[in-house]
Amino acid sequence: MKNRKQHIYEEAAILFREKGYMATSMRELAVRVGLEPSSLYSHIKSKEEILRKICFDNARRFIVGIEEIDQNFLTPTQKIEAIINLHIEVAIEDCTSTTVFNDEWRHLSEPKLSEFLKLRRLYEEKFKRIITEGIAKGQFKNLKPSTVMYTLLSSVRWIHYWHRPGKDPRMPELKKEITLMLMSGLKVSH
Amino acid sequence: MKNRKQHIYEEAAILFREKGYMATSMRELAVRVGLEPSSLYSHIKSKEEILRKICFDNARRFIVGIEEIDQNFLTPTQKIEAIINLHIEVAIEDCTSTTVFNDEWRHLSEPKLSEFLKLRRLYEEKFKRIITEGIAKGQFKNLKPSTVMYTLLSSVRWIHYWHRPGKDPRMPELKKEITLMLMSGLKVSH
DNA sequence: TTGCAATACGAACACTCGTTCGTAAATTAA
DNA sequence: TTAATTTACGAACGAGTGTTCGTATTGCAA
Repeated sequence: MKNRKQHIYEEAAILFREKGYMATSMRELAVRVGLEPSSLYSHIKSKEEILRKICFDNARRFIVGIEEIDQNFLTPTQKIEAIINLHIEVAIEDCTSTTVFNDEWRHLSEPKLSEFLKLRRLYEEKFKRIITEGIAKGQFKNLKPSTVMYTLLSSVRWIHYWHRPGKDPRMPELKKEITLMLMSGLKVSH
Repeated sequence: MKNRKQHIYEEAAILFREKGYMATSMRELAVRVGLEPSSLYSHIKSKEEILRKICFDNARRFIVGIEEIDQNFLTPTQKIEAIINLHIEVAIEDCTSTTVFNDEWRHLSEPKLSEFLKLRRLYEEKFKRIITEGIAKGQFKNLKPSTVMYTLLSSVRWIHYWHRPGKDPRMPELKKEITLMLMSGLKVSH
C-alpha cells in the first residue's frame, strides 16, 4: 500500500465522477481505499480538500497548456487547433478528474470558489484573445468571440463523460474527426 | 398564491440549477415557496418526484420535437439545423429545467433512471439516423455519426448554463451564429 | 533494542437530511 | 349555516453526514 494519499485522491475522483461530490460519502470513500472512515483523516484534512486539489490541479494544467501554446509562433488557426487537442487529450487521459473539474467545482466554498473562478476567467480571456486575433486576420468567421469560445469549449465536454478509463486505439481518429469538424466550423469558407 | 404545486416545481428547478439536486434541501425549498417544510408534502409526494417531473417533461419535449422535425419533408441538412435550433430555443426559454434535465437526471433512482436512459437512447438513435442519412446523401462530412451527434449535442450545452432567465434581444443573433458555425462544421466543404 | 513519528481504529459528537403524523386552520361544497 | 376536503403547521423520527478524539498499532531511525 504505497502512497495512500494519492490512492485516496484517485478513488475520490472516481467516486465524484460516478455519483457527484455531494452524493459521495467519506464512509464510501473509506471502503474503496480499504480504510475506516476516521483513518482517512490521517492523510487528508477534509473532504473539500480533495475537491480543491482536483479542481486546482486541472485549472493549472489548462492554464499552463494555453500559455505554452500561446507563446509559440503559431497562427491563430494553429493555436485554436492546439487548444482543442489539449482539451481532448486531457479528457481522455484523465477523464475522472476532468469530470470533477468540469462539474463539481461549484461545491467549493469561499474563498476558494472565487479563486477558482478567477483562474477560469483568466483562461477564457486568453482563449478569447486568440479568437479575436483570428477574426481580425480574416482566418475565422466574424462571430462573437465569446459565442465561439463557449461553443468550442462545450463541444468537447462529452468526451470525458463517455470515455472509459484505459487505452482506446480509436483515440487519434476521434481527435482528428472532432478537430476537423470544429475547425471547419470556425474558419472562413472559401 | 394560486397553483402552489407549480410554484414548488418552479422554485425547485431554480434551486436544483443553482446548487444541484443533492445540495438542495427541502427546508431551503420551503423557504423559497413560503411554506414550512412539512407543508410541501401536502402538494408533492417526495423530493425525487420533483426531479422526475422535470426530467421526463423535458425528455418528452425533445422526443416530440425531433419526431415532428423528422416526419416533415426536409433534407438531412434542414433537419439537423432544426434540431440544433430546438435545443437552443429550449435552453433559452426554459434554462432552469434544461440544466436539471442535463445534469441532475443521474440522481433518479431505479427504475425511473433506466426509463429515462431508454428515452434518451431513443432520441439519440433518431438523431444518429438523420446524420447517417446526411452522410449517405453526400451532404455531411464522412465522420462517425455518434461523434458528430455528441459534439453537436454538447456544443449547445453552455447556453442554458450561461443564459439568465428573461428576454434577451440578442437571442436571434446568437441562434444564427451558433447554427452557422455548427452546420458549416458538419456540411461537406465545396 | 528502544524511542518516536506516522498511521489506523472505534466510538461518538453535533448536525442535517427527507419524511411522517396528529392536529389545526382554511377553503370549498352542500 | 353545516359538512367535507384540502392545505398548513410543529414536533419529532430514524438515518446518514463530515469530522474529532483518545488510544492503540505500525514502521522506521537511533
